[in-house]
Amino acid sequence: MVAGDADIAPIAALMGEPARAAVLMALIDGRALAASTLAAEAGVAASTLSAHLARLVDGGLVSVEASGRNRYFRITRPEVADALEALARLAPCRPIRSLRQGTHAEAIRRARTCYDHLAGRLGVALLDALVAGNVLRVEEDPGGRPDPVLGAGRSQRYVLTKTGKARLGELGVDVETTARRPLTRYCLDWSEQRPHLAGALGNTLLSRFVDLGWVTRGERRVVQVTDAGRTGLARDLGVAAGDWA
Amino acid sequence: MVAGDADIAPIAALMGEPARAAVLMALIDGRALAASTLAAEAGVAASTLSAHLARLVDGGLVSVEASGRNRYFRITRPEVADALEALARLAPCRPIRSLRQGTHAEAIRRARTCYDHLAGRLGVALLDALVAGNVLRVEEDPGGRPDPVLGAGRSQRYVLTKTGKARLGELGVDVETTARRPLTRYCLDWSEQRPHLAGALGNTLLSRFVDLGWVTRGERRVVQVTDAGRTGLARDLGVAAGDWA
DNA sequence: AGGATACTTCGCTCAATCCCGAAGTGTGAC
DNA sequence: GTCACACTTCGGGATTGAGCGAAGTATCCT
Repeated sequence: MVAGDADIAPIAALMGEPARAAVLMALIDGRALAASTLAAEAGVAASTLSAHLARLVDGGLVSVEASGRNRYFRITRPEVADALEALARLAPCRPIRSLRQGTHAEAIRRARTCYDHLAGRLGVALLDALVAGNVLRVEEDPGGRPDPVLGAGRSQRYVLTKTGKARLGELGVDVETTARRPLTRYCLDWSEQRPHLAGALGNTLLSRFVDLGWVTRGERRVVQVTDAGRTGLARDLGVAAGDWA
Repeated sequence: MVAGDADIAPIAALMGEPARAAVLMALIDGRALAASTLAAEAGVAASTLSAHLARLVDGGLVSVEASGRNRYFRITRPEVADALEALARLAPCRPIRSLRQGTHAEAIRRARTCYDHLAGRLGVALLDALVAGNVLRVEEDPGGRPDPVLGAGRSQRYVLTKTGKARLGELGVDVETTARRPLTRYCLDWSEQRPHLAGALGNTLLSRFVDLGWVTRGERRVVQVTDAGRTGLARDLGVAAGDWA
């Protein structure tokens, strides 16, 4: 390899180990997670993961923040998430080894949670419906630099419209509650390769849907849409019929 | 890790071995290179590289084309180059071990090819000049989802203007020739961290510059700007003076 | 045909590192 | 103070795979 060329091997090697890859993918949405959570996610012993995390930190991909007896790890900068996304776009989805995994793989593509909001075909259809129904307006962000936290708020912005605020109010969604997080943000859906709604509003909507009994959260991030949800989503939010329920 | 998540580990592992990374970086400009060339590039025995290449092909990152007793390898699709660039943006540049490497490192930052178009300070200056000279117009792309091809065509678009078409025509660049690829596309420059022009137009311009004797392609992706190129680029395209020649 | 070249396959060695459990360190809870 | 908990460090076992050269196959040249 040519000197002066960027040396991608060490970085790629960090991402190329299953446990570390699992950690990074778990952190890709910008959350800070504790070591023990990550160990469970990666399916390895705490001691093993500790070594992996040390290497990720050493490699500059992940940073630590100590809080009491916990240590919270997060991805250091958006370029890391970019690279992970670029790899994910390249990666085949993991092979299906059992019928159960097969139905799970299908289910998770249909509707799942991503961090604290909806994703999969349902998540994408929801965002489409909110835009089509003038609840959200798409704006280009002239500042255009990749945004640090929460996945992929790139140079596009979704803004809640006045009518949108009213419509959501009718649905019992109080838009004012949240202050610290950006209200709207999008997140590139790995299975659909299209954006879905993230941010505080994505979170609030998911909670509200659960409260309304429109969706129920299953195992491993899978989400089921109920009959009430099917009709409610179509009637109140105009979510187009599709293979998301 | 949850089944159904994209499994980036195997792909990243393919890129995470120094010899394979060297091969991929050598192929990142889209050329097809023979196995022996790549072995020299990577600095390993032919037999070793053969195994590496087999794995890259098996992993879908690289494709082979047999031609006589040679086998030519190339990167299968632009998404692979995308991922490599995303990793390169993350990677520290490798330490410089010799004067020769030092000058090369400088040269490659100054002007190089990336895939099939110009990059480095020259590539960035060129795109700036095309925009400043109203050859290309920047548009925000409302369709806004990240675009698969050639680097990072995010939600920004470069559109060829009418005057630009005329200007390029005077330069002997036939803009109509290309149909299958998007005409303009940008690619984030890993050394400059700013976009340079990719896409069919980027390719056509590079070819034309070579035909005009404005630039010559050196070894290892380095590009030299000739005296004619210096004056021509400034006069005909308004490329601002800078440390790119 | 005979030899050179390009590449792959095979057999082997050796180093890296992945993994775990046990023990150690520091913090929070009672 | 004492226990529980979160995490790291250490020691040792097992696996992986990167490396080379030699031999094998296919192609090109003369």
